[in-house]
Amino acid sequence: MPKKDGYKTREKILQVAEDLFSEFGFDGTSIAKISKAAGVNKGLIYYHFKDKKDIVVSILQSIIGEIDRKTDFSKTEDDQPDNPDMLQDKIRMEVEYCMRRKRIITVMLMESLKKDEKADFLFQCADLVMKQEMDGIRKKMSTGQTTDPEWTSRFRVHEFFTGFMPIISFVVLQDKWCKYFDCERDKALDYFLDSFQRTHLSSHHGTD
Amino acid sequence: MPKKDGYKTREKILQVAEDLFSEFGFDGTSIAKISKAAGVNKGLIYYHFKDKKDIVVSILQSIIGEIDRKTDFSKTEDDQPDNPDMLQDKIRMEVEYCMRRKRIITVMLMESLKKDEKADFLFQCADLVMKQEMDGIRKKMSTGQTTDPEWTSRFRVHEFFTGFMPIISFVVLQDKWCKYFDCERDKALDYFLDSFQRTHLSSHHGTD
Amino acid sequence: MPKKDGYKTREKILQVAEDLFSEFGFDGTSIAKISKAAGVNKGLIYYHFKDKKDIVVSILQSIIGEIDRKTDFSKTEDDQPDNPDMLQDKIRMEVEYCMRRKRIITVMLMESLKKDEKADFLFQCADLVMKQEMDGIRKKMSTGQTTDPEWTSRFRVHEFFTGFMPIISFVVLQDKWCKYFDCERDKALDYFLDSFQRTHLSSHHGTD
Amino acid sequence: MPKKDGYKTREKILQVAEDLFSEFGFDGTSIAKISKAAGVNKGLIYYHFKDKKDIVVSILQSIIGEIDRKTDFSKTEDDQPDNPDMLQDKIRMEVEYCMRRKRIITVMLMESLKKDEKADFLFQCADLVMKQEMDGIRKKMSTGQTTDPEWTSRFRVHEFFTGFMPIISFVVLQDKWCKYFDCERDKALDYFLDSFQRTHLSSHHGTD
DNA sequence: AATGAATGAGCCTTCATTCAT
DNA sequence: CATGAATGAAGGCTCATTCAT
Repeated sequence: MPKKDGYKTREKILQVAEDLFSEFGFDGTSIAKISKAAGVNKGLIYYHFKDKKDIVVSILQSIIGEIDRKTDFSKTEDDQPDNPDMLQDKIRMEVEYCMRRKRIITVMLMESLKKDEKADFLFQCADLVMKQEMDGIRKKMSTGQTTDPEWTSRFRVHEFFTGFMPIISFVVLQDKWCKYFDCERDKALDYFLDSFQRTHLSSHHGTD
Repeated sequence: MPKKDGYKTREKILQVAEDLFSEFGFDGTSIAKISKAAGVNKGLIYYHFKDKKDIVVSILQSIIGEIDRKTDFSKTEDDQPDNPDMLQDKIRMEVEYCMRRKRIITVMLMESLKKDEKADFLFQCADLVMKQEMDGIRKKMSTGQTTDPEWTSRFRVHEFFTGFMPIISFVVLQDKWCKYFDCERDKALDYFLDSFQRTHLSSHHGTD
Repeated sequence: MPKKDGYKTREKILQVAEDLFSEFGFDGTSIAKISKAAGVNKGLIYYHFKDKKDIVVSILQSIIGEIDRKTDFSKTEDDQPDNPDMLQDKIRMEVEYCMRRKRIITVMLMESLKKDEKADFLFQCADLVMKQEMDGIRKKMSTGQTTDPEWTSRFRVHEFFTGFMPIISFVVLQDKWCKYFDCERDKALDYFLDSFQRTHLSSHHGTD
Repeated sequence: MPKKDGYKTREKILQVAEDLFSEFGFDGTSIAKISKAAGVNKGLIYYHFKDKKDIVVSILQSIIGEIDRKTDFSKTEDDQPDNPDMLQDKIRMEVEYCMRRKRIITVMLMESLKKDEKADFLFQCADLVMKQEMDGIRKKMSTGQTTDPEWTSRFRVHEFFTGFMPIISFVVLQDKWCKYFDCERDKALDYFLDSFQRTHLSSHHGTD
């Protein structure tokens, strides 16, 4: 199938690479595997990407960009949910978004665990999300407290490890969890949202 | 090089492999690297282990055994903490234990993210811990509720995703987190324990 | 990128290729490297040249042509130097010419060392030069000696290995020589010309 | 053919690599070619050598060592030839030695032409030979002249470009030369030795 | 219990070359 | 003339694994 679009080829490669990386990890996925799955010539991959790492970086940058656009957009609106019901709806939507981007998030988490990785995409991602959260809070509180570096640091730890990571973990492990503990996917989601509500979200009322 | 006793060699290999796996991942760590770092002959590794996977399984099984012994021991005691202070102390000790076993936990999490892994050590591990928790609760509540499969399922989701995973995440990512967000290790730990108290632990009061 | 005239493109490619071949050798220089350095599209190179070998052949043929024209020209004149001073001046000019064409000569020598090369440009080149020399001698000697095949053979060996090759070697290795033995370029040239005078040139007096 | 000597394997690899490098050049010789010609597994080459360059360096170092031993040995003796006949015999022997090591010398010359090469084996080699020559001269002259840096520099240029290089060139190009100019090998050698005598060697009488 | 040598498959990457546009 | 996309072979090198000693 010669002389195709070029842009489409690149997209196809990224798409199957995302799949394979999330299944087998970066090191566990060979260029040969990718080229075969994408139905393109192995050498062609090096026409579109500098090297193997360039592929994973392209993938991860794309979600950074996506989140950046999403959070930027929200900032302009004033739709910070006030009551618990709206908050829970918002969380459900965010979890659902993450589930749609599950594969890429898996890659992101996998890579963030390695020591030598320069690309801290997981943290970059979380940083964007947390900045948006902080903006929302600042609008409501209007005290100087939110500019205190210690408060910021404390807030970040709180959001990341008891908010962000539980969601990431759930999205990434849900399938395997349900298989291992013999639980239906939908129920697991409901239970998780309920737990998240009772833990992370309820803690926000104290913070606000 | 002289005829040492094989037990020490085996231990040395496991210890070195744990380090390397946690740094570079399973696929990113070669037998040659391990043999060099352990100062033993490459062929000798195959005397002590069936294959490469056998090494990582041995490593992960060792922590399963360790946790099994720990939780078994606790079961005999009746030291389930009743008041918040005792509970927080208990958590701090558990986090500190996890930090000591950080490297092996990293390996465990890394491997659990892959799709094709048969050995779900992360879940096995969590299962042991959660069983102990459930035993403690059953002793106090003595209602039939705790044998209800739905309650069990709900409890598991709650414990795993809002209790177990935040701790695992913190332990595994702390160093990189502190570097990225420019935060001192000790402070991050204090903030985390505080957040964990206000989220997961406080939710238990409702459950009890 | 706009429609330039193809002649300039061709020249640019040859010029850049000459540089790269002389630095990294034929095998060490890729078409991609050449196209990048020349600022032209990789495919375009195949519009101007049949294949990679065609490039090097074009380069080497150009110097053959150049020397052919030079020696042809000299033949018409009767300026064969008679006295040592004029001879040395002539040699200095020839060495200086070779130094200007240093890069292409390097390529020529490199390729001539390989066994499988069909195109022996080095010998073609030497042949042209030696023919001119022989013509000059024949004019002066006017004996039948110079048509004797053994005399010709002996003459060729003499000219090539103690005349031609020292000059080629000097031109091609001068830079690296000066670096390794910590010697100034100008002095090295003077010493070489002096040596050449005392060896190869002085031998001619006996021959004449 | 498993479980051989190890040392013998290494030697076999070096030997066929020397052949192939001298025929096709370093870049023109693939590891696959070497492994096939040596009858050993491709991967095994990397057990014995760090990388491809390590092979060529090993080859070239071996001749450096050889020459070092040869020249060291001669130093102790006082066999510097005094009369022309002895001198010519000595040269003939040296040329014959070079012809036996022709292949390795071809590799050496090929590599010395590249720009980026760190390994100046050709110069190292020449340096050893020239030091011996200088020692011989010093013994005879016993004047301070030989310690003058300019004299040394001049001597080096002379020896290298009108003595060393003609021999190297002859040895390396003899076969191709004879083919191109239709000349018998033996005659070419005789002619060359005669020319060398009349050029480089006769110049030494003036120097002494 | 331990070693060094050997294997073959597979790795990432680059190559010269082609061709539709 | 000129380009970008595509191909298939080959490049150097590392891998997990085996086995005679």
